[in-house]
Parts: sequence; C-alpha cells; structure tokens
Amino acid sequence: MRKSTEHRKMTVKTVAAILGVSTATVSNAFNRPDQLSVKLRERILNECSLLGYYGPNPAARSLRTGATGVVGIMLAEHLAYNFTDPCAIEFLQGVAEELDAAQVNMLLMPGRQEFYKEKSLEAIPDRYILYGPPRDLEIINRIETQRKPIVTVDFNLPDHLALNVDNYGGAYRAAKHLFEQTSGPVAVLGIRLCDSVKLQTMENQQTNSRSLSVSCQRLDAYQTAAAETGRLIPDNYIWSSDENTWSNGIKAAKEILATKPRPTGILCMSDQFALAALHVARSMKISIPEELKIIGFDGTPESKRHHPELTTVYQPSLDKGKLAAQMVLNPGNYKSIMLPTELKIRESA
Amino acid sequence: MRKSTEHRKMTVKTVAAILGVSTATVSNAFNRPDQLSVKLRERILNECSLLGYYGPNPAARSLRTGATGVVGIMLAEHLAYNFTDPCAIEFLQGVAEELDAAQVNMLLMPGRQEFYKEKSLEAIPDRYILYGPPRDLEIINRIETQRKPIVTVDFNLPDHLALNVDNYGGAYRAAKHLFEQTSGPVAVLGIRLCDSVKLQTMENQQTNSRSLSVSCQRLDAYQTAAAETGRLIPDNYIWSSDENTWSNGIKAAKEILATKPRPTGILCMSDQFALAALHVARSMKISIPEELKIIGFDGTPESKRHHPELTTVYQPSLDKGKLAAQMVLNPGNYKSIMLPTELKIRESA
DNA sequence: TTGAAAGCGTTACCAT
DNA sequence: ATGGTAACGCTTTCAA
Repeated sequence: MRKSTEHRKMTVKTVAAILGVSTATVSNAFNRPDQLSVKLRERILNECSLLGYYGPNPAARSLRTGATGVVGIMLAEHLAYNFTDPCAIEFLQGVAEELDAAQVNMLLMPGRQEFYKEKSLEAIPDRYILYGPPRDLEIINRIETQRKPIVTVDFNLPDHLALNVDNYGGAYRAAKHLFEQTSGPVAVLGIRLCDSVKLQTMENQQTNSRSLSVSCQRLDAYQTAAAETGRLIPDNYIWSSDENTWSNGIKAAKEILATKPRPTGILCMSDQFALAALHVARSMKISIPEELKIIGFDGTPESKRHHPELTTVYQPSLDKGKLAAQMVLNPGNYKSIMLPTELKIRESA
Repeated sequence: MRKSTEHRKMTVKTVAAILGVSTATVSNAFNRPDQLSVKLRERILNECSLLGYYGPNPAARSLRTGATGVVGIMLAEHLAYNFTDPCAIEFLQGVAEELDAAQVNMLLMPGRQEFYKEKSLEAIPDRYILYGPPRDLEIINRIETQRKPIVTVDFNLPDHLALNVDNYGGAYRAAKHLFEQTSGPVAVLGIRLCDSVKLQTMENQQTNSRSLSVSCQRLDAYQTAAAETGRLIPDNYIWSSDENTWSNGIKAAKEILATKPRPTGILCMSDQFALAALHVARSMKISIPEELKIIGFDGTPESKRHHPELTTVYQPSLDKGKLAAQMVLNPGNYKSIMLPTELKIRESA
C-alpha cells in the first residue's frame, strides 16, 4: 500500500498509474470537471490529496497553457523603495485586496533593467500593472512585445488603459489656497522634478529627464496658481529630492527653513515630506500655521492623525489600487480613467 | 531579412535557426559562458536582443531545471493585511533590500488555504521565508514536502532555521518599567491573544488556538512582571484584537479608557495600537504621561516621530527582514537566531 | 566547440 | 465518459 508519507515525486503520471486511470482523466479532474463523472472526479481529488498531489505543477502547466495566473506589478524602482513610501503602500494594499479576492497571485517587479539581464522574467505574468514609469524605460518594450493586458498608473502609454489622478487640479487648488493664506515667500518640496528648471536638488544627480509627469504637472499647477495671484516661486525656492523618504524630507526641510528670507509656506509633493517639514518646524519652534503654512500631497491616513492635522491634497490611493487591479483583470470593461483629487483643508494651512 | 519588429514568437529554436547555430549553443550562451568562445557568445547575445529574444522562457526553463529563482514569502494572512501593518512593512522592506541585491524575485503568498485549492503554488518558489505561522497551518505541510530551504520568522518549526526576537525580554522590561511608574490599574491591548485567558476580545470570534506564540510570550512577560511588583492584570483589563489596524486600536482604546476604574497605564502589543491609544487619550484630554502612561511594541519609525514620543520596545524589523533573506539564500551559513529587543524609554511612559 | 535528441509535467486534441 | 499522445520551450548528456 502506498502511503502519503512515502513521497516519491507525485505527478499526473504517477497518480494516474496509482489510481488506475489515464493522465488525461486526472488532468480533467483538476481542470475540466464537466469532462468526467462527478463520482470519479471526487474519488480522484480525494486520493490525490491523500497521496500528496496537490495539483498540477505550475511550471509545466504554464508551459503548456501559456498562462500563469499571476499579475505583475511593475514598480518604478527597486522593491525596497516602494515599501518606504506610504502612498505606494496604500496603492499596493488596494491592489492586493482585489487580487486576493480574485485569487490571483501578485508578483512585484522592480523597474530596473539589471533584474532582467538575460532573463525574461517579463514572460511570467499574464497581465501587468505599471505603477509609474519604470526607471529603465526599455523594460516597457519588453513587456509590450508580450501582448498582454497592461494598465498604466500615474502615466500614459499609447494604446493601453491608463489610470491617473488629477494632479494638476489638486496642486492648483492647494497652491491657490496657500497663496491666499500667506503673502510671504513660498517654497516647493518636490520629488524627482523635471530639469526644465534649475533647482535646489538634494542629490547631485543630473536631474533626470525620464517621465516625471506627475511631479511636473504639480509644479506647473503651483506656478500657474502663483502667477494668477501675482506671485512667483523662484527656482531657488524649489527643492527636489529623488526619493520620497522621511530622511530626505527632513534634510530638505532644514535647508528650506534656513533660507533667507524664510518661507512662510511650503508646498510639499508628499505627505511624508510635509510631515517631515512639520517635524523640523516644531524643533525650530516655528508655530504652525501662524508662522509657517504647510500643505502636503496624497492624503495618507497619517496626515489626518498628526497634530496639527495636515492640510493636504487627497488622492484615493487605496481605490486607485483596487481599480487598477479590476481594470487589469477585466480590461474590456474599462476605459482610461482620471480620478479626482480633493484639497483637504485642515490645520496646517 | 528578419526584423525585430516582426515578432513571430522567439524561442531558442527559432533564434538558433536564424543564427545558424544549434539550440544547445544558444542555451549555452545564456547559461554557460565557458562552453563557447567569447566571440560567438557575444554575437549570439547581441543578435538575440536585436531579435527580441531576451532569454529563455522561465516556465520551460524551470520545468527543465526544477528551479525558478524566486523566494516565497509566506505571510500569516492575506496580502492586503500585511500592507496595513507598519511592522510587517518594515520587515518586507528589509527582505526586499537583500533580495533586490541578490537579484532574486520575491513572491508574496497569502497564508490562507483557499489560495492553494487545487493549485500547487507552493511549487513555485525555490526557498521560503515563513513570516509568522500561516493562519492555515496545513499549508506548512505542503511546503515541507517540497524539501526546500525554509526560514521561519517569529515562530519555530522543527528542523528548520528560525529567526526570532526576544519578545519575552522586551515585554518584561516594558511592564516592569510601567509598573514602577504607576500604581493604578494597567490594561493590556494585545493582538490575537491566546485563549488561555478569558479576555475582552474586540471581535466575537472564538479566540484561536493557532500558534500565537509571540503575543502569548508578551502577555506572559507582562504578567510575570506584574506579579514581581505585587500586581496583577485582571482578565477584564486585557483586550485583544484580531488585526493590528489603526481602527481596531482606536476602538479598543476607547473601551479601555471608558473602563472604571480607568487604567493609568496601557501595555500595547504594537506601536500602531499605542499611537491609536495616544490619539484617543488626546481627544479625551487625558494628559500623557501624567494621567496615563502608554508603552508600545515594535519601535517603528513613527513611534519616534510622534509627540509625545512613544515609549516602546524596539525590535529590529528591518534587520530582521534582511537577515531572514540572507538566511534563506544561504542556509548553510546560519543557525537559528534570536535577536534582542530594547526598551526605548521616551515620553509616553 | 558544437550538434542531436531525450525528457521535465502538463494539457488538449482526437479517438474510442 | 475516458484514454493515447503530441507538443509546449528548455537544458543537458553524449557524441562528434
């Protein structure tokens, strides 16, 4: 008698032999219930589980069928970075919720070339969510040659579904509000800003010309709102950091608040940066919002929990994630979407 | 002339035919540089990339070789939950950093049975990190029958490398400190507490007997410290929530602070809970630490940023993640490890 | 240094 | 309703 503890390698072939049926029948039991009698199917499933055969080998199966049941989430950067950004995390949470529900797997993929050197990992997923333009844009070509459903988030790709949020509108309203609240100098703390302006970058990298649309849109909106209020944000009041991390935020905020004349308002392109600015301001005993007004971006949960509560531009990151997942699972049902943003006026400005 | 834009499906066979070499040679060009001349190899690699052949198909390759180059991170719960828990995120960040560096892929896997129904997803990864005991323990069996390297984190499995932190010690020091600071009643706000005690659970689930070692160890330590100080934490001052989320923390904290006599100290099993408790206390105008002392657990970055700063038991989540990754990539070099925890006395207690 | 061919575990077609 | 079998794309042994 064969016992499950024995554990020779189990394959359709071996279990078929043991059960005295053909491999086709075993396969059908797992994949096409309609192809065999209910009774037989049940017997097979039971015995298989006893034997320690839990289902077809995924590699073999997908070699044969050409599908894997995994959705690739192509990130803009390496993985570790995304676990650092509250906004990205919320987005991923949304994606995960939907993918969980649909019982498909999610493969996080770094947006950097070196991971794909002489491997074609891009062949693994059946469908793709591109969360921001990958740092190395050539990756996109490789994905496109696969002819699989693609949803782009926070940027656009010709001929593919796109999911965006109204960055311009949100940033515009934020800036307008800020300029109404203060007549002093206003600084910008941005992320990966385009090099159309010469600015106070935090790193000595050459500012990158790769698709930075989100930040550029926001900066554009800030400047437009400034102009409409008869103001201007000069280049030396614009900071840019390559990564949306707390420590970068602290560093930049210190520089900003050391500038003479000291800004009386800061437009931050993330809540994390805004919170960091608040932190620095507090340590410098600068009172909020009296002496300094700060507006964030994203509307992460933390922005609400902080004291004083952060005025910020809310974007529905969680829903964005859910929606991206739904779109990629069911591309036929959707058109490209632009989600609204909303200025949440709270205590910091 | 064949152009890369043409895009018939590229396989070793087709490119070999086009280049006029054998499939074995193409394969060797990608996998075993020593098997052919440098010149030939370079030519092949170049032409392939021109042709749009970026490397061997992963499914076919791993069917043949039996390896995939992916590390599975088995989570205790569904994916979405883990993106909700700051401590889990930090751990994942650490894992991601190392895995990024080693250029191996990471597959997040939910710890729930229903995902594996009639699929053997567990066959995909080459190695496993089990982050906490999966909710459905049967999954462990399936992983074990694969005979692949396994590292368990925050729990133990016979015959496998384990990575733990000193929960008992940390909790003990925290409780000792708290009992020295206040003579009033002390409440516990725990996570998935064992059912050895009857307690104020936040959900009406039957308290689960699955491996809850971490929380139990902490509770044990709290009680021991209490006893040593001539105190006791009665069952009706112990709350337990099934999920470490902000909203659960708020809900529990409200109940706790409505209890008569009102606790003058709360031992929280996560920083998120502690921060939530601080939030509720503030809204009730309870002064910290004068009227209420709160201690958290984990030492997440937020605990330091908050005002008042949170007294908490630090555990090196980021390093834990890095170490877990290193261990699983190189099991031979390691023995099971217990990482220290440290009581960080700050402002809240 | 290169080539021919077997086989990894599965599924889907076609027969029965 | 069930079974036989070719083919998915690759790597690796063996022979040349």
